[in-house]
Amino acid sequence: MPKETYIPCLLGLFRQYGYDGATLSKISEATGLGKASLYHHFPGGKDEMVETVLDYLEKWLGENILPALESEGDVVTKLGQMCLRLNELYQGGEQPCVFAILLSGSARDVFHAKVKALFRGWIDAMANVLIESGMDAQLAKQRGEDAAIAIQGSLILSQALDDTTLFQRTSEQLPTIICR
Amino acid sequence: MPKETYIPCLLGLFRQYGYDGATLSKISEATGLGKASLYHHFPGGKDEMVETVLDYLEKWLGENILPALESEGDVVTKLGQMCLRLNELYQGGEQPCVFAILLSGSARDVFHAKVKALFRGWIDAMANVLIESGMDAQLAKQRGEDAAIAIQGSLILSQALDDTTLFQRTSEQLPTIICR
DNA sequence: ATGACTGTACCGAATGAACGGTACAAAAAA
DNA sequence: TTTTTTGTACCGTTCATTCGGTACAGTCAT
Repeated sequence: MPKETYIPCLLGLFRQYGYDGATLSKISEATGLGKASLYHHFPGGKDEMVETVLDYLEKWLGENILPALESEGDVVTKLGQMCLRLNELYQGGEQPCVFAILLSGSARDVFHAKVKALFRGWIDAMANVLIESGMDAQLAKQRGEDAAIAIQGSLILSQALDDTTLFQRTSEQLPTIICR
Repeated sequence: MPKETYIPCLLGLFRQYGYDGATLSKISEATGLGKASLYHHFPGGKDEMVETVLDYLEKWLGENILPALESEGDVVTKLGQMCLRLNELYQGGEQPCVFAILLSGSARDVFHAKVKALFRGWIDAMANVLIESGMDAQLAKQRGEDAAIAIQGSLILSQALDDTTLFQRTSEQLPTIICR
């Protein structure tokens, strides 16, 4: 089996336990692979596993989020398409954001640059939609940031309060937040 | 020295490294106390340290955030007072929220209930301000949640993008978000 | 006032378990 | 046969935790 097979499993583990909490024992158990097999597929160890997951997500964002924002239609339609994809990514708000998770613990120093770039890419894409619709560039950038803030915040609170409707509602209100 | 002395230090460590990343070696080094001494003050180990920090923060919220929301003045003034306090708590957006940090890793199962209660208390307090100003109760609850979402999200993105102005700006826009 | 006792604060060294990671040979697939 | 994959047994390190014990300030009874 190619190592790509295990990406969803790894993603789930890093989301649930974080970098420090996702031990090789847990990874071995969850993937069904022995340690030797894990190191065969990922010679770089845990870091390479995270790297692989991040690369996969970068690709996924490029194939799902960005096209949604470039689809035909008005701003509200585009944002709606994006939220449909985000809803898959975060499983309706049940799963936390692995990028946010990787911002703390031993992972921070290693992956911060990549996480930062991914966030910037997403925000810029949202800002571009607003600019194309005639919004001032500086304001569009802020509104893109506000959208990301709303999504990330709603994920935190969905986790904290065990209530995915917070993520759902924020998704629906995103046009209101952005175009106010 | 009483164990309360070490709370700020412990808070800093758990914020920076998370529960799993904040090892006893790090805690020992940061507090200047030997591991054995740590167990003298906190017989329950790391869990008791986190518990102590959470208890301290619960008290701090009760003495700072809630009074700010009950101060005299209109809604905007009250929210402004609260944001002043939050600015201290999060050091202008430089520090992440320890409650959010504790939502992942091995800590989750142990502290989730307490974190949930703390978030609910904060949100309810904000909602009450809105209700007193005449807002419909159900809408007020949602707007309280939206405020918490905005604060938490802005902290995440301040961390991710190395830009505390996101937290600052969100703080200033909080009345706009809540009373829109 | 003095010596015996007590409680609090602290620490160095050690514990077993678990950590991330490796060596190597058997086995399975090509 | 050759290459890829895997299980087993291990490595040194670090983990949370505990043990045995010191230092010292207070509190006694004498």
